[in-house]
Amino acid sequence: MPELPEVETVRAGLAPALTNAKVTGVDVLDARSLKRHPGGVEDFKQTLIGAKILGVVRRGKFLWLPIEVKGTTQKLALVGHLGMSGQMLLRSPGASEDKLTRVVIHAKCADGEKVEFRFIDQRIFGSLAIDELIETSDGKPGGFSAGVGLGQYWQNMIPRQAAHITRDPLDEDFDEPAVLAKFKKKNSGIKRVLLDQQTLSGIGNIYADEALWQAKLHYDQPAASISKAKASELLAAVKDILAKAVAQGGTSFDEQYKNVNGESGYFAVSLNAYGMTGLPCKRCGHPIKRENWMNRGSHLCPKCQRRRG
DNA sequence: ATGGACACCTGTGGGC
DNA sequence: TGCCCACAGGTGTCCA
Repeated sequence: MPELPEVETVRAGLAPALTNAKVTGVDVLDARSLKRHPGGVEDFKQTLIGAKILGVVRRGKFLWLPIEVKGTTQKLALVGHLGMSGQMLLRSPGASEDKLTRVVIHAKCADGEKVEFRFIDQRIFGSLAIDELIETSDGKPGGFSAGVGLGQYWQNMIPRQAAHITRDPLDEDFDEPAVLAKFKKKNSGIKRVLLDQQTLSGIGNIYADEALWQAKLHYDQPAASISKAKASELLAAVKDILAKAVAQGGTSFDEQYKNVNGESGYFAVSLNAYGMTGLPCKRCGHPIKRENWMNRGSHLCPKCQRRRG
């Protein structure tokens, strides 16, 4: 479910409470949520209990919390991905339980308050894991942390399991010319390219459909066939939409996406294509259509977004 | 390289 | 009420 704006909303919510917090306990209610942690449940618990959380960083849809673990020289992070249905909630100890909670991390905040970090995940496509941090290939910051961690050893590092993810369009070091050059080399349809986290990251099905609507491009238009000017327009639309969605706290349709306090985001009211099947296009009035595409759905205005060439 | 199918999962809503 | 099917904000792998 969650794409960059939703993950960023979660990151921004976790950071004030968890930066410099200490882990006091871990409950693993469903081991399947640790499938990307190679060491198994006991190793996960033992490593985490007593660890100090140093910050909260995001690249694309990946989140990680660098941790300081006594008795090891390894540089580690707690890595989280929300998959299709993950949530990270901050609750007071003893607050009523949240359905589908898979993992609970008990922590003591820097100010002495106690907090429960609850990982909720209906479909269990998301995961938590402890992973090693490695240097970024370009020597630049691994991801976005809103200035927390500047000058610390982990600033220019990234978890091994997220290292293949390229920078997202809201990253200070996003390399737009490089992304445009990649477009020129790809004969795949542009939507497939937008969703490829190794070309640019953070975009999922909602924001891909929205950006393509904004730029009046058909999802199957070969990326290489798009003019540089049009491709730049598309990237500008991507950035604009992602930034606006972050400002609105992301997109919520139902119970599947909530911020750390369990509240919905408000970008859904700004959607022009995604989920608008049958409603008139806000530009030309033609009904928005949903088409089956890659085992999921694509929403577009068949009149404004014609495939060309 | 590229496109397609499918695996990983559970829950909800619509149609009958 | 119940049953069955379609569908859901993601990622990764395998195969033609």
